[in-house]
Amino acid sequence: MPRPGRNTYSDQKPPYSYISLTAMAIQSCPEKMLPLSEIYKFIMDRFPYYRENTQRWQNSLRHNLSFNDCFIKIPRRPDQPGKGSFWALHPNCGDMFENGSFLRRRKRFKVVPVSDHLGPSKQQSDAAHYLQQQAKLRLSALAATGTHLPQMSTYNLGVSQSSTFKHPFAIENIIAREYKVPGSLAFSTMQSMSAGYPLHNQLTTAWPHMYNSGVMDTATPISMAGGDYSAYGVPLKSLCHGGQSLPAIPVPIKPTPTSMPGFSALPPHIPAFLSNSPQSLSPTSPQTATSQSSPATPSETLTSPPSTLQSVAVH
DNA sequence: TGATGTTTAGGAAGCT
DNA sequence: AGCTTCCTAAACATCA
Repeated sequence: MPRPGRNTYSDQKPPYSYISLTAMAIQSCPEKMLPLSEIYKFIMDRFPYYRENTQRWQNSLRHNLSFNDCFIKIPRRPDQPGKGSFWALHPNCGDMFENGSFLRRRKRFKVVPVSDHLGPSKQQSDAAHYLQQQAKLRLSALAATGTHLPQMSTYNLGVSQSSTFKHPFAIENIIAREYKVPGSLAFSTMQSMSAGYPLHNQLTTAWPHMYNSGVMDTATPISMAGGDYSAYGVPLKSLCHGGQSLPAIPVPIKPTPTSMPGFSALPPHIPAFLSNSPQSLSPTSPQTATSQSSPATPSETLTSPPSTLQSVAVH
């Protein structure tokens, strides 16, 4: 294992699992969801080690995406042509890593079949309602902040702002660098992300359907009634049923003082996590550890996931 | 046809 | 020893 430090992982294999690497990639983007190809790019950009033997590790990565319930597949909208789906982290998988460290998972994240818990219809409606609520909150915050859209991904839900410990391997320390999303979505995150606010126009560029379809019309309250799409322009059905049902119960392998079922120790914000150069990856870099102070954002007022939005960790 | 996604299987390593 | 996590390989299906 390489000694932590700058440029540590230039050509050596990073100490992160594929699950961690994938989670990093997904977390690094404002939308918190990436197509497979972008996940590939992210990893190859950050870790030169993975620029070789692509077939091998990419196969493993795809395996992890499909196999692990902590990743959810989000179909593209019909007006979003492209190959493959988007991949996101399960809303309740934030507590998956110990102390937010990507070095080791605290527990395996497993989704419980809905029938094991409550009635499927009840759970589905709760999940859909939950997503709708989050969408409304996003829009409310957007309207309140003008050009900024708060980064209120569900990963942050329920995370105590008082959780100040930032593990050296936590996401914000690992990915603390400027990350230029391949394509049009290059952004300066020291400004937008450090405060938890991806720029609005950046999102409109990347996700025009969210704003142009009326679903994410910033001027009007979101109306999901009769619509099948969530705030991400994602069919709610795809999130609430099928092989990737949202309801799941995160259960820590070991009870931890800071972990509550369904609530994560994942850093509440991923502030300056896009501020470094790709080659300066340093798991122990303290550079972002002190940049966590951000003003109270609407994200802090987010409601907790409904009790039925639960996940389970298989011990 | 290649990329993407799913599933199964086996083995290494670490932990209890 | 048993369990869990992780890695790797491979076969197969689906889709743009």
